[in-house]
Amino acid sequence: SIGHKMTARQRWTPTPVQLQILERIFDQGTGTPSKQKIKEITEELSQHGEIAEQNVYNWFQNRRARSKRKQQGGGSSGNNNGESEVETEVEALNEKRVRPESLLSLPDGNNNNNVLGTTTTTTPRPEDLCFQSPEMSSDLHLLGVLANPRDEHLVGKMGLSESYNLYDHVEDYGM
Amino acid sequence: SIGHKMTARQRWTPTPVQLQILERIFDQGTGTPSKQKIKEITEELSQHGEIAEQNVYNWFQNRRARSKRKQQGGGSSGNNNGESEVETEVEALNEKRVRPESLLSLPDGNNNNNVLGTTTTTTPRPEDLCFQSPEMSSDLHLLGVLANPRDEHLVGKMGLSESYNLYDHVEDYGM
DNA sequence: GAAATATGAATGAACG
DNA sequence: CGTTCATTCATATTTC
Repeated sequence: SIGHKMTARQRWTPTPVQLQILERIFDQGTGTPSKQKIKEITEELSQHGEIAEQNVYNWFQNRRARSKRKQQGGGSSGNNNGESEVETEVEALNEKRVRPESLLSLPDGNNNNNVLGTTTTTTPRPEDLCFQSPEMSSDLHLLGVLANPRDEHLVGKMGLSESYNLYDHVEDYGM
Repeated sequence: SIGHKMTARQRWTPTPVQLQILERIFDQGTGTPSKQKIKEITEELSQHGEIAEQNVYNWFQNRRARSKRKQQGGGSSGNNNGESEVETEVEALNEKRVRPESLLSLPDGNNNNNVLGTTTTTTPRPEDLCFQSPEMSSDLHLLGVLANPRDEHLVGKMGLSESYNLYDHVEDYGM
């Protein structure tokens, strides 16, 4: 029986880089990585933040499970109609909580293509462990240099492309 | 003087009618309805306002989770009655880390990027340039500035010490 | 209007 | 694996 949690408080949160790598691997068609693969991935990701194989495994499981379908299509969570308020405004270009990775939009050349190739003397750096902020699906980028989601007051309303759907992240709600 | 955008609703808010129906169903049902049930409920609720299955699902999840969080230090034993009553509930003991504007306005930030340190002479990894936003309201860092009395749990997280196991039952997560 | 609170939503982890 | 739980984040709402 498992049923034992550690001090169970801290939930692993992927750093932007980790997420990026994970997404990439996921996209590469390599569905569920083998245990060996996981090990390697974990190793690589370790260089960008604290992580364990279990985290990687869970991530892939969740990703796959939740990447089923979007059965939505009808405005999902939007404005409540029925009462007052008829602001059919489509300007709600709130960026969710996008991680400013697009900043360093460098080619995949020396970026991090080989997930398991870098066997240098890289030490896990806690600096990579910055804030946490989940989400950011595969199809999300192209937002300028955004700071933190909460910084909206700060950045105000920069010229974001308002063409992206606010509710396109509505995948399967995991049931 | 920044930040003055009007709020555009982006999150679904149940209409009174919807809420009533939901509450009713919640009270009779055993908790989380199945996918099929959700569909039906959504269908029903759709007549009283814009809604999506995802919303219904979330609602039930939240409802359940929250009703299972009454008081934790009242001396009462497992008084786990979760019915219809979540009004004046003090959802949590965790503080709401408010974000003072002064914090947000940090232009350079004394706590800024010291991410450097190690100059990888061989493999420069731009991804490590994970700069941190002036805000970083997350659960890590910014111990001094944000120093809230409740930030006790903020400093620990998962960083350098591994006195704890991320998972204790993990040996073979089954592949 | 800012702070506090209520609550919808995202997601890592766990269970069967 | 599919589903459910728990935790946390973001935002709508209420209060002062």
